[in-house]
Amino acid sequence: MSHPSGPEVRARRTNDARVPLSRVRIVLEALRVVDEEGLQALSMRRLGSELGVEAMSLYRYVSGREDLLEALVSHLTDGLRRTPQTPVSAADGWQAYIQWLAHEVRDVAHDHPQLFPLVATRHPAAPWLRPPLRSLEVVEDFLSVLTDQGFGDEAAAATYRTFTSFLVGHLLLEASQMGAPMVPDEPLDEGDDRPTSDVVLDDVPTIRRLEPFLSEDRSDEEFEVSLEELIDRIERQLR
Amino acid sequence: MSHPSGPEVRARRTNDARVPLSRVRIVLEALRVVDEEGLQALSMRRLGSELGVEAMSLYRYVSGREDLLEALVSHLTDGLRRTPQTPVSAADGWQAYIQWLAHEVRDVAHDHPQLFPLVATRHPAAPWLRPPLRSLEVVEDFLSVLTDQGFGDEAAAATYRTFTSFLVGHLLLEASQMGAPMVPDEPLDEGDDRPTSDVVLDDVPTIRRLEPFLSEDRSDEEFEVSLEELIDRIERQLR
DNA sequence: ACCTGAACACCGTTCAAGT
DNA sequence: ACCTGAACACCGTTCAAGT
Repeated sequence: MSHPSGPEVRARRTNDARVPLSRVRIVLEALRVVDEEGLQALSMRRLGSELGVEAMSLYRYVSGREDLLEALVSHLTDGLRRTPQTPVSAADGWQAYIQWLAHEVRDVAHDHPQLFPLVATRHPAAPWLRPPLRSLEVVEDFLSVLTDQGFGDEAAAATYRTFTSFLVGHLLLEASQMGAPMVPDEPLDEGDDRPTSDVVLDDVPTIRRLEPFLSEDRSDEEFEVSLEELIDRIERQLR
Repeated sequence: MSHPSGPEVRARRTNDARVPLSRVRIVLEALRVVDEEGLQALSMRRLGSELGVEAMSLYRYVSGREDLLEALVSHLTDGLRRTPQTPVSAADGWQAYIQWLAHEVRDVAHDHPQLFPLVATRHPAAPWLRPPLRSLEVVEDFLSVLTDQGFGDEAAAATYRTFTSFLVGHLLLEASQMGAPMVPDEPLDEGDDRPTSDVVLDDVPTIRRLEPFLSEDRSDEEFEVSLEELIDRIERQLR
């Protein structure tokens, strides 16, 4: 054995003075905890113990919990930009670019539903940009693709608004339905399913009758149809 | 003087054995705190002190923080139903009903942006209902208005999905922009506006040039146009 | 019946101190 | 340079005890 064994029971993990702490190591571990157990499970103390370190050590690399969340969001949106920057040939037009970007962002929302609401947060450097996409580079790409394809400045800005309203709104909804409490207080698992309020399904006959239809998950179709619809709307406005 | 004066400095407020605690009094006070200072300001201890009582007293009326939030959501959605139930004459058709309901729910979102995300939470009695509106009575009304106006069961369910996806998505977005952190960790006031990341506005010339257009708030128009667009879509699908 | 004190197991964050 | 112990001011929740 190459290392002396410590006491049988240990906290959670010990650093063993192996890999030194770093901002990226902290971000990656935090991302893992949030994706697996939700935002509310991410505490400085828990994250420290997960990294084999006391919570106070984290403050060397991150100025606080808020800064940590900021770093998580940047990590996600940086990933967006690392994918090919001209994913579609110019000949495909802005429609193809919008389709590509919409699905790219949707993938992020689906991979990290707990974190996605933070992407809808205003950017510190451009708080007037609404709705925010939390990555200025992505927004810059969007706007320059449009203006390169002949959009006027005002039309490009209007299209940005229309597109991001649609996209962020839709994804916020999808994220909230993917078990993301959207607020930290919801219990993740409430196996206990007895109705708590006094209104039960007996008082709502139509809901009851339509249950088979209502319970179908159609979010994929809804997204695709709405996106096509949106592109049509933008095309109409151009003329 | 009718009451003996206590010590000069007191906690925050004292009950003075006046109005007894009750569920509604707790809900109303909690609503006030959340609307004024955000969800993160609502703690059992804070709420207790606001009511002149120790936090533990609240547990007589509310089973915990989770139950309290549940009560807040019910309070909001009950308000929806207390407005006239047939706000538009049947002759106006489902289009008028949808317009009315959309604006009704939007008012709730605007009055309580901090709480609105909880409305997008699945209903305990009908977790399969997606997207949720958090009031089964409102959903029942919606579906019966549609079926009364000649929609088939499947078409009514599809329209429910399309409509609530649009509505909740849009309002989740608007609420997140109304200073609702959408997650409890955002600071409410960051007067400190120096850019934190290394990317500044210099690297994004198009954003910079379009700033005057991009910073316009067009959420009202965006909402109205999208809603009309949606109604058109539903009409088309009916044929 | 209604409220509270004390306690437990958690938080984020600071700072002087250890290695 | 990097990590930690101890401390502070908070949490939610429980339960036996007070009135």
